Amino acid sequence: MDSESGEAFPASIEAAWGLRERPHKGPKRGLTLERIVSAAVKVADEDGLDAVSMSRVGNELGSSTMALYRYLATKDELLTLMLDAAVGPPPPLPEGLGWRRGLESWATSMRAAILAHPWTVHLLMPKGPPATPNQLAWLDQFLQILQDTRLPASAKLATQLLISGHVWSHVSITAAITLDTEPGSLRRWREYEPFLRRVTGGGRLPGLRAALDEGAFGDDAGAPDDHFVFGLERALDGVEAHIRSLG
Amino acid sequence: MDSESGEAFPASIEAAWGLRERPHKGPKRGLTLERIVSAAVKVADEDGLDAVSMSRVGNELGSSTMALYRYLATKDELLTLMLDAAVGPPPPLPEGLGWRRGLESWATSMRAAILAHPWTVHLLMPKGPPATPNQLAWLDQFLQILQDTRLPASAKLATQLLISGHVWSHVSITAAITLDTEPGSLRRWREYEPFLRRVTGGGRLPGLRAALDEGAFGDDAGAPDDHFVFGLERALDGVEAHIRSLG
DNA sequence: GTCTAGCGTGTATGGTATACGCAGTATCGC
DNA sequence: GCGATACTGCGTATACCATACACGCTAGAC
Repeated sequence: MDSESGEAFPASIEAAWGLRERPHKGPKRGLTLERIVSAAVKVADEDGLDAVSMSRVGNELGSSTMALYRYLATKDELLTLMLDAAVGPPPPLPEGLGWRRGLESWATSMRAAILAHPWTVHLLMPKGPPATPNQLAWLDQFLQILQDTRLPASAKLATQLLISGHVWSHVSITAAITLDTEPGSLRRWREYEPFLRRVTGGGRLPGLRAALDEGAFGDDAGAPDDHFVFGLERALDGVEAHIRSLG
Repeated sequence: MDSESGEAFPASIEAAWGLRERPHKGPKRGLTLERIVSAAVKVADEDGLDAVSMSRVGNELGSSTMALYRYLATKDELLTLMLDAAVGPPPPLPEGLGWRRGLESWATSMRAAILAHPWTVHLLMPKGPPATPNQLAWLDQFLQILQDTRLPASAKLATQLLISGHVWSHVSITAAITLDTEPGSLRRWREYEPFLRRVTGGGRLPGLRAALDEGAFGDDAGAPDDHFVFGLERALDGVEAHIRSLG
């Protein structure tokens, strides 16, 4: 009665919320969504995201490939739930931090949660509205942190967009540098600076060349974490000024 | 002599810079990297990124699948060059804008360039350091815009991280809403608000619930562009305050 | 004129997601 | 108790995919 024809959100996501009533007939189910997802996470942790195939996950569970499709409609659903499980819920916030330190903590925790399973970086591109329990829990915590400010809700969401975008930027680059286990990837970063010198020769790309000459790409350039903190603080400065302007 | 054993960067990228000396022997080449890439872009524009297969691109050019491998070592290289070609170079900046309006313009142009080919969103995850001509041209323009400020080069780079992360956030969500042509995706957004009401029932996720009750997810919520502008302005406010503090 | 590097192509390999049908099982309505 | 039935896990089959490799040919180098 409630929904017209089909479900708007996949059954596997409803199941992740525990909203699915038990089916009553037929044989007992031999697997659990949770077991499937954590097996897939284990595979990704051990052998990378590319190693996660339906048959590999099935084997890992002592089941067949096709058994998984009794729990998931597509592989995409599995990936969505893997991201949700790997990132996990946000750690509880210390009390009385104030919104600014709260958001700092939120962003730092999110960065850490993602980098704890570097393959999650490749799943951050949203395929639809955020709908899984942990993803929404992170969003919820962000909004709670801003609750006592005078920011309207849409500004809170826009702020979340800004901060999470920055986190994404940072983890993407970090993952590209450190996660990449392909041969030659380290060499690529080592030879990056000379490469840039080459392509900025003859007056091309003067802005980039100036940064190079200032040593911004050298070995003694700041750690990527410094870039993360810098951007985060500037963003929060801007938000703070705006909040103040609201009285 | 210059490089020890192999090239750190793929030959196709060197070719994109026009740095490749012509090979002299053998039959004339029937194709061009440029022709291959633009054929692939055409396929992606018409039928989506999933339709871009080596055989499809080969067919599109009247060639065989394997001919492409004389120009590209892997499909990944093709995707990298597709992104570079689709985004294109940054539009020339109006003179005398000042850094703040310059960065606003930069971010807005970048957003527009990405959304002009929505499939590029799925290629924004960096696979290594940015090395293609147009990507570096965007970075260069960003750095040029900040050239007259007292910001040290590493802060300029960190600022670029912040702004481009925000652009990514925004285009990702925009693409997830509008680009998604799968059946049921529109319904999914339509039913998103009721879905959130359901999972925030019983006191769960109170921050999110409050935002819901404030109408932040309703049909009359601000356009996503408003969120983009809000975040961008806050970020620039923070950068501006920091620049001022440098004297 | 011969040599050979580089070209385009056809075929083969090992992988992928997933549609479909089958045989068995456990609960429901009676 | 006893079908009927809905659901289970699984084996097979399909249609892709990227790409390794070997072949015959072409055209510049010597």
